[in-house]
Amino acid sequence: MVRMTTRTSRTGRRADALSKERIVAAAIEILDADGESALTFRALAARLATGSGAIYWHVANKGELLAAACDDVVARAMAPAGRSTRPSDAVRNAALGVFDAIDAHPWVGTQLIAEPWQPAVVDIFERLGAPLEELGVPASGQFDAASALLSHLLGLAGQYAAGARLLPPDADRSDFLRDVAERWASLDPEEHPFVHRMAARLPRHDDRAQFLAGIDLFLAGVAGAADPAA
Amino acid sequence: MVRMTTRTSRTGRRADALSKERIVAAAIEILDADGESALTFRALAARLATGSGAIYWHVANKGELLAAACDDVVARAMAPAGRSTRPSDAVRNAALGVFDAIDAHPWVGTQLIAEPWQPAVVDIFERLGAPLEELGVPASGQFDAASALLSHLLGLAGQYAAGARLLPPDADRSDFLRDVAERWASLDPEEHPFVHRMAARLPRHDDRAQFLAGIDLFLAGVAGAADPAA
DNA sequence: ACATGTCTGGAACAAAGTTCCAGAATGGAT
DNA sequence: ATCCATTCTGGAACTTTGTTCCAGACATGT
Repeated sequence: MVRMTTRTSRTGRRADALSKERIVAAAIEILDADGESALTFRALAARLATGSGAIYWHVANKGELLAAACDDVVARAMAPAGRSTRPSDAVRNAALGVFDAIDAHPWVGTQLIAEPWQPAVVDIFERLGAPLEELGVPASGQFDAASALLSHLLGLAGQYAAGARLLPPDADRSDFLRDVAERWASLDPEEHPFVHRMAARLPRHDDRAQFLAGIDLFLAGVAGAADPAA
Repeated sequence: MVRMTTRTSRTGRRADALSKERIVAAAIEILDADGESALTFRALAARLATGSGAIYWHVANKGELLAAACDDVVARAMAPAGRSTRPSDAVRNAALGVFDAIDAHPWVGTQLIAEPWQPAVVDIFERLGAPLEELGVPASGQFDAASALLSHLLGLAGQYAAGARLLPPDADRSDFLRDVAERWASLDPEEHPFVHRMAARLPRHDDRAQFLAGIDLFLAGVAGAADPAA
């Protein structure tokens, strides 16, 4: 009787045996410590004290590895969400949960937008969309509203990841903001009046608060569409 | 007297001379015809009948090349926007202009989110934010509102680009949507009630209309914040 | 013991970005 | 007209990375 399954996690194997879980965990450590560009199969093999071929026995390719790492982080971020709150808070909590996860692991942002059909994104979509019913959004508008929320979230995720890619290790974020503000301020006020004006506000802005403000704008719009007479 | 500048575009040079413009134009052709993965310096050199070294004399690296190509497309997309319309229509027009550009050139989406500090994004930010003043959004909220609009746009851009990366050449988009709908429908209705419900709506949805609906949700929220008493 | 299927480690390959450099092309100075 | 410095070109070569291949170690059932 031949066991054809690949994933047999049999009982007695040496303790330091490779497994998809251990590989994903090591990948997350590398990504968090040294950024996206540091995750190579060679670095991973070195950290696991093995060869790249051994890794490929457990993981099909780099995309699958990244997706698994991303799922892992997102699943953890989604877990602690009480169902007891108001629906608008449910949306806020879900969004902030993902925001905080991306803040802690910027590479998740890259992965989320790189492959929007992966399970993690579907989960996020669910969490953002489910409360809309209770908010009184008509069925016909729920898809549009949830998609807009998701796009907002993914867009921010992408920008965050891009920022992390630019700033080598961690670096002082306020220095970076000051640089951008200077560049904005030096733009021609005739051609870019708005950006020129916003330059003054950039240095003391709070990413998280700004993100939440965006969510609230959405929710305000949704509420208006839900009961235009109220 | 030595001319130190690099960019002297002198008058008499042979007609088929390389230039950043010609290189960018060729890059756009390749990107549009065969997708992001087809743009390599070797392919570019082959199309321009030269070597990769010659290209590097005009362009610092691949990032700069992509940014230039992206700027080119975005600049064209922004051009035809009358200032005569209502401010809310100005926002819609700017957003739809970028949407249509991304629809025609999905690789622009990748580039926009990959480097959100590039000029093209600043331009978009300007066009999205400038009308907010006329909409009566208080100065303190304009930054938040414009950022939210930008994130929404970039998020959608990323998803569009991801879709184009997945579907090899052009392929029938409705086939793809049907596949995704099936996968959504096969999810556990207990765990993913919302996504499960949305599966039915997915096949006959319109990307552009959905994007515009998102913008309108935002504008509705912005209007509410602008004059909560009206 | 032996055979079979599972798993490992590292060599080897292919593709892509980038660097290097020898030399052609060009325009000004003598 | 000749020479020279500079600009520009073409392609070879280097480096890194994802991926494939494969020889063999390990464990298990007969």
